[in-house]
Amino acid sequence: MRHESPVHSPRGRPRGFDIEAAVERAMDVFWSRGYHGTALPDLLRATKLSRGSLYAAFGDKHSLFLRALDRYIADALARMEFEFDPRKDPIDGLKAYLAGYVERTSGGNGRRGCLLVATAMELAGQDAEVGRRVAGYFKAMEGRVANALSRAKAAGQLADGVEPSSAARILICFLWGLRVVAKTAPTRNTSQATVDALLDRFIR
Amino acid sequence: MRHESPVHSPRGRPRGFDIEAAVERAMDVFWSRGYHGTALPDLLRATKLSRGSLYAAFGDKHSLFLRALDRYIADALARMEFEFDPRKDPIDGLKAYLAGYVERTSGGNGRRGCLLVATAMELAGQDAEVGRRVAGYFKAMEGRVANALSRAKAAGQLADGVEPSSAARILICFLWGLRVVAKTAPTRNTSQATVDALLDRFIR
DNA sequence: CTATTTCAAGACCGATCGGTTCATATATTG
DNA sequence: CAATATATGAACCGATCGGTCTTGAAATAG
Repeated sequence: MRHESPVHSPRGRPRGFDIEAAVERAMDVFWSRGYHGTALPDLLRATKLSRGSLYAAFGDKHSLFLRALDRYIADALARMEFEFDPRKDPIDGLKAYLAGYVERTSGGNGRRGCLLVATAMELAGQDAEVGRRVAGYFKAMEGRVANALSRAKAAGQLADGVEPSSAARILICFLWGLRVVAKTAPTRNTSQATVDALLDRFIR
Repeated sequence: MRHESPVHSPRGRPRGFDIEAAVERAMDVFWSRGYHGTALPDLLRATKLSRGSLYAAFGDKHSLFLRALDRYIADALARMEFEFDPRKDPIDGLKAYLAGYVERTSGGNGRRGCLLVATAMELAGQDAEVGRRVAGYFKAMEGRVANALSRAKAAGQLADGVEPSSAARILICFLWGLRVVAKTAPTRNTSQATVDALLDRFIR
C-alpha cells in the first residue's frame, strides 16, 4: 500500500539524458582503456555529457568508475543466474556458461578483454573499494560454479574423485586466464577445444 | 679471430651506475604500479638516477618499460629452462614449476601480481611492441609445457586421454588465472590444493 | 696540470591531468 | 507571462604529466 504523496513536478528543464546509459558508455571506455588509461575527455565523448553534467551526476572519475564496475559485475552475475538456474541440468548450464566465455574471448571480443580481470590487475591491490568488489565477485562466481558442480556430482555426472569446490576454483582460474590469453591469441576454435578438453577431465 | 683494435680508454668520469640494476628496479616499479600508474618520479626514486641520466640511458619511459618487460620475460624463461630440463623427470619438473607459481601467488607476492599478466591486460591490445612480446612469451610457455607433457605421455605418466598440447593450454590458462585471483585472495594452502587437484586430473 | 666525460640537481617546457565555476540557452510548470 | 530547473560549453584552476636543458661537481686519462 503506497501513500499518495503529493509529488510536485519540478518546474524547469527536465533531465535530458539517461544516467544508466551514460554509465554503460563509461563502462565501455574503462573496459577498453583501463582506469588510468581513460581521461576525462574520453568519458565526455563517450557519454556525450558536458563536464559539468558528468560531475553533477557522478561526483568524480573514481565514483563513475565504481558505478561502471558495479554495472559490469551485475551483468556478469545475471548471466550466471541464468545459466546456473537450479531448474536446468547443471552440466548443460556449465557448458553454456563456458560457451559464453569462448564467445567473449574470441576475435575482437577477446582483444577487448575483461573489465574485471583488467581492474583486478590494475587496481585491486591498491584500491580497497575496488578490491572488495573484485573479491566479492570472485566469491560469488566460485559459489555458483561449486553449487552447480555439487548438483552434478549428486546426479553422478562428475568423473571419479572430482571434488566440486576445488573443481570450481580450477574452472574459475582457467576462465580468467582465458581472458588474459585472449588479449593476444583470440582464436575461437582453439579456445573452444581447450574448454572442451578441460571439461572432459571433470565430467563423466 | 679478433683484430686487436686499439681501444683508447675514454677520458672523463666513468659510468657510475649499473644499468642492469636500474632496469631491474624500474621493473619492480612497473610491476607494482603498471605502466600508466607509474610516473617519472617513481622511476627516478627507484633507480636512484637523475632525470638526465635516465633519459640518456633509456631514451624514454616506453623504451625503459620494454627493457623491464624483456627482463621479466627473460627471468621467466630461465625459470622454465631450469624446471623443464630434458634430463629431469617431466612430472617432477612440472610439479616444481607449479610450486613456484604457488609461491609467487601467495600473500604479498600474490598481491603484487604479475607484470606479464598486468601488461597483457593493460597494453597488449593497443601497443604492438608489447603485444608481440606477450604473445611470444605465451607461445614459448605453451611450447615448453607441451613438450614436458609429451615426454610424460611417452613415459606413460599421463592419465588416459590426455593430449599434451591441449593440456598445456589448459595449464597455462589456469596459471595465468591464478595470478589474477591471487590479487585479492592470495591464500597459499588454497592455491596449492587447487593446483594439486588440477594436476590430479592429468597425471596417472 | 688540462681536457674530457659522466653524473646529480633542478629549472624549465608545453601539454594534459582531474576538477570547479559561471554565463547562457533551453525547457518546463504555475 | 514569470519562475524554476537543467543542460551546455568554455574558461579557469593548480597539479602533474613526460621530456629537455643547463649548471656545476666529480672523476678519469693524457
